[in-house]
Amino acid sequence: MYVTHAGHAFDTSEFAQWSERAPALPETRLEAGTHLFREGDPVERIYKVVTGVVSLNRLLEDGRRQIIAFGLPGDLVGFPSNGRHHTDCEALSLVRLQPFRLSQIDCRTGDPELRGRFMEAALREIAAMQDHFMMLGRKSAAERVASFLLALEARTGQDRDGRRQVDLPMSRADIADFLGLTTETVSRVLSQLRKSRVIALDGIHRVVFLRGEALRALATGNCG
Amino acid sequence: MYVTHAGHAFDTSEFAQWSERAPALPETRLEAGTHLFREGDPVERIYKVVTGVVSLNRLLEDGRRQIIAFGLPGDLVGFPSNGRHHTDCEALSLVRLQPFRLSQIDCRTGDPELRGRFMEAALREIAAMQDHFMMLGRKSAAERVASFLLALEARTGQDRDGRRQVDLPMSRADIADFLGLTTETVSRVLSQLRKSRVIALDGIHRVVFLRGEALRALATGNCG
DNA sequence: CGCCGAGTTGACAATGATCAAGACCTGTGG
DNA sequence: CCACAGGTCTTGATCATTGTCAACTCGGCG
Repeated sequence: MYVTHAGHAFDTSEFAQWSERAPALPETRLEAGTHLFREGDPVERIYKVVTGVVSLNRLLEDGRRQIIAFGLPGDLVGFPSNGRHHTDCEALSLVRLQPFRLSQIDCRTGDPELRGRFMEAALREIAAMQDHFMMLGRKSAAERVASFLLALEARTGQDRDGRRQVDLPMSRADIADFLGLTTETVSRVLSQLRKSRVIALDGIHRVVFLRGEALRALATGNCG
Repeated sequence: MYVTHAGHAFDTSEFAQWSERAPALPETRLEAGTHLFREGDPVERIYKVVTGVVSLNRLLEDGRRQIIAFGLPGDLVGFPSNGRHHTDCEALSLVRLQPFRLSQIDCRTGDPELRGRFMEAALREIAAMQDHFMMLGRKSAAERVASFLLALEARTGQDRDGRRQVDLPMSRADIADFLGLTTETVSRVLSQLRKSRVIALDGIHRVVFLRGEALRALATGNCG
């Protein structure tokens, strides 16, 4: 998942059929905190997230971390480049994954339908990343957090008591490393949103949307 | 071009053969300042930059701009997503481009060799963008500018008088919008690098590398 | 009940943005 | 060829946002 511009969100349902066409590989399960692959590993499988959440990370030598993307159910992770993984992939919760053999999507040998879907997924990935650049390069802390909450809501939001709400399966540090901020700043923005009654926090890992339109205004800079 | 981590730079020479295999479409020429396509346009062609430089831009309603990437000779621009362009593409100089029909790379109908190369190009694009995230999210202004100069040098650097040098075909504002900074900050960092004899400026659009290792240290944060 | 890590909050510092002025190119027309 | 005009670039002063450091709270778990 990236923070994509409204209107560019893409339906991910088409991945649903993937498993029907492929000679099924057994589902992979991963405990929270364990790694699916690491930067530099040769790519043997790519994975569709079925349930749970993973993060794609890159590290600098001095410890600075950037989370490239969160892998939510429906997302494809493990795009190879020159046959290698280019990020670490870590489970943030118990995760179920549907693996695919690289040969199934190979440009020459693979199933034409499957590799068509793979190509489309790669192109959608590029478009989503392009949106995300705008956020990292040009948006304020408040805009980033608001945009993030809305992006998560669009993907995994639920209705409860007539209100939209969303689970934050990741830590504040993960959110910060995804948005290019610090945990303190993320925490402060969330507190401020809570104090101004835009959201409510139902425990640490659940956000209830009280005034979605205010959040949308904040996310796009039309706040004041 | 993105600011990619050293060791993840990819050879772009394989695009060189593209034009040999395809029933050639006539080369496209573009004046500096003109647009090749705009966000939302239906994608009819994708282009390989032959000479010159283009920028891929996204705009926010309030005028904030992010340059997603620079298209240097050898780069492919115009990756479609849902059949649409997802960025504006603007020529920064006189540009020559080799167009390809979408049908040539289509997953079903296209030339297998060509679509294989296209797939690889898309996957390399993803990997390069992942590197770039680290820069926008986690690097300081000086680190960004240093990394940018090195990335450009790796792609278009030349030797002269026993020194590496590189042309900056874009304005300071373009560099700023690419790195997520302001023109003032870019200018200040360049001035500081000049004062500390790490680089020399030969006119506004040419940088001479005096101490490449110092630049490399700066770019990776191993400076002090 | 108490411990420990995660999260929050506050005070302060620093990086980079903003605002403003001046220098420097570049192209144009005399 | 020179003078001028307009934009781009640089530099300085100041300000704002966000990072840093530290203390404290909360919540889950033994």
